[in-house]
Amino acid sequence: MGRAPCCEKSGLKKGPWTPEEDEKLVAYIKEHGQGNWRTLPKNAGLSRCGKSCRLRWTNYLRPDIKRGRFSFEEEEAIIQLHSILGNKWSAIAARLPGRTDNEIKNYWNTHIRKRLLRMGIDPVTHVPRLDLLDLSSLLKPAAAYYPTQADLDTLRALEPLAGYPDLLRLASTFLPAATTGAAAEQAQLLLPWLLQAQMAQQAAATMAQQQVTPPPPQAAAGEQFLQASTAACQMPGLVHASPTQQQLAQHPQDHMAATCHGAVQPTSYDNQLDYVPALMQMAPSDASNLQQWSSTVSSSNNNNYNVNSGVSTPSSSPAAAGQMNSSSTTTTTYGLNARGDVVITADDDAAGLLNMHLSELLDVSDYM
DNA sequence: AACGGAACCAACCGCTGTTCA
DNA sequence: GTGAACAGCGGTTGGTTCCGT
Repeated sequence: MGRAPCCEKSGLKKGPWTPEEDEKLVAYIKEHGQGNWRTLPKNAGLSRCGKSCRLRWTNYLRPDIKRGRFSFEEEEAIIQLHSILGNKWSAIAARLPGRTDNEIKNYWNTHIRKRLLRMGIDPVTHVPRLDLLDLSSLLKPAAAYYPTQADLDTLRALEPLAGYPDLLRLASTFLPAATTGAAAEQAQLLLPWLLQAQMAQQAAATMAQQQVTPPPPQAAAGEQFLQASTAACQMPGLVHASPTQQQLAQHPQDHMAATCHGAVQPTSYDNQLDYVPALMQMAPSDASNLQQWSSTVSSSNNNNYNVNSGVSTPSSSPAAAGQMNSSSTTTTTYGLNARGDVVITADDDAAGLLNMHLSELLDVSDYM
């Protein structure tokens, strides 16, 4: 025998709450405290379902709710926490005093998500995506209005990549930080390398298909996320503890969110150029630790390549999980070894064919 | 001023894990 | 042990407001 029904399903009021109803609910909870939502509506004289009362209280009437516009620090924390936790709105809300999960969810969907898309950043994976972004926005903002000859050269150099969306994404992780001086020159050097890598990967994928080998076992998406997050957090030079993060770090369960700050998000998002990938923020002295980082390029059967940069990917995101698990033919890792060399590794039967050390082409330390 | 589309957000829906009779 | 209700959560809806034409 189970419990008695909580309430009659019919005859209960739905829709927006009136001030009178709010008053009744607040008065009752002030006197009796919250809890036992089943009997609360009847005792408080409300023609509402207990669930509706609970939602109204927790999302709107609770005295500790902070209303009004989100501050910059709150917005920053939301983006960062979302990059770690995914759509775990309650978990995010627990780290933002006075904000409800519903409010954060609404704010994400109506403000932050759209802005990230405008910036060319996938709001699910937090990875820069050039298919969401105009090529011209890779350049520094002023270039969009007054392009220099170098800017135009960069655009021309990018043109051959137009048919390779994932290489464009990879390029986007390098180019924004390399707008001046030697770094810009090195970025130009990167472009032919990207094309070379693309062709080599296609050749390896073709060979792998001809050998008709089963796809390599894939780690669970959550496991991959934890590994990626851990690796990101272990990278020196990535810790960027703003006051918000220091507050978060007071709670052990927030350790990852706090220490990963620099690896995941910079402090400002008004400009996509501020969204510098973790790699760009590293000091040259950290090069010895680079073996812990890699960018993964996974190829699917239809040759639609996916690039995950060094930023962490939420495990709870179905899209992200799908992206990880959809790889079937060849998984190629774009990484950096202990010397700071760019290394491409295909972890299937063709792996041996595709280990390229690129220190001759590109001095990666200039980007760190 | 009127209209239509976009943006916003409170509230609901449906699912899942937990609690309890 | 069982099953129904509870509590909590994320996704979605629909009413309202804003804004451009």
